[in-house]
Amino acid sequence: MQVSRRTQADRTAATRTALIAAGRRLFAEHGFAGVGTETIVSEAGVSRGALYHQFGDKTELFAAVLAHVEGEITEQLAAEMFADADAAGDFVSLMMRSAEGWLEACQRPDVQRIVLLDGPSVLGWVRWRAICQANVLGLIEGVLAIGVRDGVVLPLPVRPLAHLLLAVADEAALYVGAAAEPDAARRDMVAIIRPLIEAITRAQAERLIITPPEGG
Amino acid sequence: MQVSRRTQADRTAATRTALIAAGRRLFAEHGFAGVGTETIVSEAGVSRGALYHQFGDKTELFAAVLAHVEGEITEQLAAEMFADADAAGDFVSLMMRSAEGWLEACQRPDVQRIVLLDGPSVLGWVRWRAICQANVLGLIEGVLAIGVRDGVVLPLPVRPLAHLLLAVADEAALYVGAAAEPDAARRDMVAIIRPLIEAITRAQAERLIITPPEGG
DNA sequence: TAAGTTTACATACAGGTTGTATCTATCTGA
DNA sequence: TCAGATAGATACAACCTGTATGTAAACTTA
Repeated sequence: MQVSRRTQADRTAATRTALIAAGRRLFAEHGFAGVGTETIVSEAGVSRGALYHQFGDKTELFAAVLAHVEGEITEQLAAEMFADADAAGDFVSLMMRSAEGWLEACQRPDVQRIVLLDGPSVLGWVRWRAICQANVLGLIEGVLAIGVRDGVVLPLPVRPLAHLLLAVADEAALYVGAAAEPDAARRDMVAIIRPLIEAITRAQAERLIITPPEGG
Repeated sequence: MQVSRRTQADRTAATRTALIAAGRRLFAEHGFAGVGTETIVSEAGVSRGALYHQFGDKTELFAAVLAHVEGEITEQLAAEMFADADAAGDFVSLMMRSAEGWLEACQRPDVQRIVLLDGPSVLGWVRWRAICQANVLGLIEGVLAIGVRDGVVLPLPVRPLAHLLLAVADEAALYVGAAAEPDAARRDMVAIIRPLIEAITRAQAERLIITPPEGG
């Protein structure tokens, strides 16, 4: 057996990693349509041939970049969400924490541009949401499913519900990102998101039932 | 004074109208990036020179198309909303009617592709929402402002609130549009949107206060 | 280990696209 | 009627994507 300096898998991994990193930086800065493949491979230190060998075309590279970014955030978000104690206990807090985590993650320009702006247009809504489904959308749906099972959440179809909640968080992120006063915009958004989340839980109704308001 | 066959304003109007109509059809079918200016001007029956003279570049034509589509829907939506009687009376019904109207309008492929998918990517979020603000987003914000003034809606900042509600409707429209069973998906979405709208009104809380639940 | 096969990568090319520059035609106002 | 302004047409240059072809490296099998 002869000594190989680099295995094929290593070469592939190195090339893909470099291209995804370069694509992430450049797609984030100039948008998908605003950067050419020559620029990407140049920054990645490979040739255009390598890109087309590994990804087939520019769109597939973009999809890989998007999946990478989504995966990164989802991992981090899941860690934050389940860091301290009981999830099912305070459902609203859990959801608010995840919403605020997503909001914060989406302040990074690369996330906004790649995930929220170009994603749907470049990949089409179906494929875009499929990648989300495998990541943050799936995370939300899972939490909601548990909530419904435990009776904490109203018995609504969880997948559509997850879509709408994530859409709310996405818009909030873009709104805050474009706001002249991000901190104020963020507070406004959080103040609105809370009642929306409470609306799909039974906590509020129960609280009102258990504690009849003034002089009931 | 000599007899002019066509005035300059007429020529301009005819060219712009033809280009917007062709752009609308082609952008809807192939997406902004999927159609060349040559195809557009060919379908419009003008030359590329006319396009660049009237709109400056391809992006500006797209912006004009988007504004046109938005305006059309908004007009129609406003007519539907305020067709029968008192708006402030049943706020939730009004909002639900507008949401369902938007949902239906967004089932047309040109609306989905141009307004919801390509809009943000091509024009950027700020400009995209600015066009929405002059149309459907403004309509919603206006209704919400009246609701807050009259005490029907919780005292939340209306602009961010309008953004989040429209984002919900947008996602619902895309979800329904991509669903294998659109009717079922639509029912699911409507079933979720209702409690979300009720959440920002005082109707539910008041109802619970006024009518204590079973054996309170 | 040596030959053959597959995989990874590099280069050159063809087709198509955008935006501009230049030129012509039409309209407007004096 | 005529000069200026506006609308539109054509030609061109730069660019970009995807493919086809060629080369080097790694893997397989005998």
